[in-house]
Amino acid sequence: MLRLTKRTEYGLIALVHMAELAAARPAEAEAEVISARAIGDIFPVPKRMLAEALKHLQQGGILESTRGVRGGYRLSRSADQISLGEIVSALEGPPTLTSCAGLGAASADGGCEVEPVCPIRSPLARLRTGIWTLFEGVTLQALADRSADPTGLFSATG
Amino acid sequence: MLRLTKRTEYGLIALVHMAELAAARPAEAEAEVISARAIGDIFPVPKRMLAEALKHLQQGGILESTRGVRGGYRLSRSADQISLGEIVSALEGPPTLTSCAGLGAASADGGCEVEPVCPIRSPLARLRTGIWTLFEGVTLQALADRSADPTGLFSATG
DNA sequence: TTTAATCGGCACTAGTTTAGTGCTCTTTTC
DNA sequence: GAAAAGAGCACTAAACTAGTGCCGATTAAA
Ligand code: SF4
Ligand code: SF4
Repeated sequence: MLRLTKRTEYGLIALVHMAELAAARPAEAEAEVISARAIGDIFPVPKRMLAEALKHLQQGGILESTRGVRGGYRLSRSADQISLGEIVSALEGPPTLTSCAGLGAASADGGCEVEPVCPIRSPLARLRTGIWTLFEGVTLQALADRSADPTGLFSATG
Repeated sequence: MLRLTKRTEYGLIALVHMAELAAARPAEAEAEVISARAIGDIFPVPKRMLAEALKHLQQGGILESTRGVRGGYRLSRSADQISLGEIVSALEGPPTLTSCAGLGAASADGGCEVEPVCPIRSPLARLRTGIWTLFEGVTLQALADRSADPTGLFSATG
């Protein structure tokens, strides 16, 4: 029912934390890496799940990883260059809203029977685009700035 | 992953169909009832699931039901007075986005451990409001009018 | 060179949710 | 009274989610 997974929440928590760390540092300084363990020590989340989320974020190109001792993760870009859409997409795939989101493959893998006569497919696809636009418009920077309105819907700053 | 349930889709299909029926009728005429069976004969959806969806819509005050032979359902209001938010809310509950949506009860039933230090709760709550606003702004009328943009985001008609 | 920290990948279990069905009861028209 | 229709309850199977285990690869440090 329109809910993010826990993995996504954990990933977001880590990202916001990293964004806050970056904000407390001079802009010129290269961001230092922080290990999954370190993040897990700060927030009471299952460390292993957190690591899973971070891995996905690395695969999605949002985090860069360094292995070995003293290794860890860091943001691949500045926080205002990372959209929530990217993050969610990396962690749990793009939002589908309907079952027939991957429209091309839907008919191939015996998708929805209703599709040929479905009266809601097209409108919902547009609505999905609207939601997606909302997600794309929210930056990690905005999420980390707790006092701000991340959606830009209720303030004039959008 | 941000997907509507099948029950919701079936309910929406039925509602859009009813809205289209209503649109093809003079505004003064009282809407006639249509049975779950009749709708199920038109769209290739599991009839039983469809009935389940219609039941929920009746309980949510979106549909009025008439029992007995010649019975069925009809919209309780005109299609432009019914928002997608209401519909989704009736069919699968309000969107939560995070696990700590029912914030009051969350701490009581041993909710999320992260809550006291969660850096994403408040921003995501606002984002949820944004999504909800989007859903509230889409009327059944707009959904049924297939050529229109239901979100009002991409046209000047919003 | 050994050790330990760290990321990376695969697989697995248990719980929850979703999709769908079955059956019975009540209401209402014919 | 028979048949059509909604209302309620309960149930099963499949899918997804949350969380864990294990081990290999990489790298800085001792
Ligand atoms: S075709 Fe219609 S019913 Fe089928 S998955 Fe798409 S939106 Fe849902
Ligand atoms: S408190 Fe934070 S981590 Fe916990 S459910 Fe809410 S948003 Fe998710």
